[in-house]
Amino acid sequence: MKLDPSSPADLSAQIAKAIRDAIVEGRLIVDERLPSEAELADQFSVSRPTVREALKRLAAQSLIRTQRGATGGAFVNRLEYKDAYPQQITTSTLLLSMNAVSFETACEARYALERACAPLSAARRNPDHLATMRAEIHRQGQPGLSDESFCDSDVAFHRALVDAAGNPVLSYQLAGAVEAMQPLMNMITFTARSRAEIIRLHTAIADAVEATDAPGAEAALTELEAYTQSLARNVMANR
Amino acid sequence: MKLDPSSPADLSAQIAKAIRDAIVEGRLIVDERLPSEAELADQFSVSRPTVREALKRLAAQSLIRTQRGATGGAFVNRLEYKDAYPQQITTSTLLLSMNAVSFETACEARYALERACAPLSAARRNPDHLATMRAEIHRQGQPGLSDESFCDSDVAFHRALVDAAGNPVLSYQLAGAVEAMQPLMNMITFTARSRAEIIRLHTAIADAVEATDAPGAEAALTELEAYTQSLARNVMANR
DNA sequence: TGCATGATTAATGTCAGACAATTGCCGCGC
DNA sequence: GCGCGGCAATTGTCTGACATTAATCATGCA
Repeated sequence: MKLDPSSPADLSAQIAKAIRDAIVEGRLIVDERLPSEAELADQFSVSRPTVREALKRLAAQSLIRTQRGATGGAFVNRLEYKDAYPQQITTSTLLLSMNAVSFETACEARYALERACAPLSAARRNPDHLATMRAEIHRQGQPGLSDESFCDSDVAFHRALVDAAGNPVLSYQLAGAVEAMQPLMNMITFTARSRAEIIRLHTAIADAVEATDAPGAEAALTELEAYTQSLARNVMANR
Repeated sequence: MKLDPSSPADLSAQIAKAIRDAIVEGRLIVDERLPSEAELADQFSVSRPTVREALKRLAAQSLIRTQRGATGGAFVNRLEYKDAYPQQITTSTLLLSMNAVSFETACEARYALERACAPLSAARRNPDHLATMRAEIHRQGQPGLSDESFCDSDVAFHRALVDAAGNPVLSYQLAGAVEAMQPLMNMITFTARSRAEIIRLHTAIADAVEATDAPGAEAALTELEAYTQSLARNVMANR
């Protein structure tokens, strides 16, 4: 692993890239221990703080973990879904909020992805998923529920739907889309009178999934998307 | 923004989290300049190297950018798709390679997502997208094409299909799925005799999209998925 | 002998201070 | 009025030191 002295990039960025490439290409394997900070500093001919900045960059991406103590050091981290989720959600949230992505575009993407899961969910859903979906629908129908809790429940319902597909890759991808849209969704669900209709459509989705009726689930999702989009248009128009 | 002295986490991680939260919650807006490293060190009552480690963490996520010089400093970065793509691809690649995600699971997720784009692509494709798809199909048919180039062309074809949906959020999500699967796909496309069939199915997809035939495009994608899965099973069986 | 306990050691975490490099700005001189 | 050089602010890097953590090993006592 070498650095390019003529590169305009920071040394710490170059070092981070070198190590990251080694991980991605498999030259460093999971749980392997990197050389100590002092040794890395020697190898790259830089000071220890520079090496540390590089390691922090990698830690921010969950590519390594560090451990103090005698047998400590930096280890190549097994990147798991639970580590990648928060990153994915933060990134998706900022992409939406900073790039003036219209509600329409975000909503369209979200429901397109969710419809992609529906046939798999209908085929593979197990009692746990169905129970979660029914429980969230019931929660959504309770009178005193705050708007915030309603939104949380909405997210939980859709996550259960996605998880029912039994494909962790899909769950990971959808988590970003669904959770990142939450702030945007809040905006429109404050029109509380929409709850009954949303609950009706959630019930239709759950019924279809329970009946392993893939087209029915897709149709209900399409209807929910159309309803959501119409609500959003109303909110926009009333400004 | 305060720190928790009793927290077991590193100071630099806590500082990074505090600033990251401020950005996500909108308390720091795009292009706003953060205080200088010395000022941040004062505010958080830590040393400058510690502040720098925190800033590097944020820089690794493209949340801030830094500039040297008199009017320099750290600025809240507008997170754009082009910055988020590489992260997304690296993360997806490692998630697949480190978690023993089966080819079947990854392939299923990928084609489910791609089918989600198909109706939109069929509705909105413009001549540029069609031209790109046709050009890549033509390239795939050339006799001397290396396996690597064939795979590149394959990715380009599918990206054009996804981009034709005209939804940047979908394009972003799919980029990770498609590009991360590339190494896995390579494994099976080395059975070169599969090219004719793949080209046939690509042509079917392009025809359907050109004819704004959404069900046709979905059907062709389903067929392509089935064919890909069968190839993978053969490769596995021959070991 | 066996076990608890403290010393050792190796590593990361944090600090202080310094210097180098970069870049915008201001004032000076022409 | 304009160019140019110095100034100041800021990040980038280095050095050296000390604090903290945790495994290991030696020691001493039961």
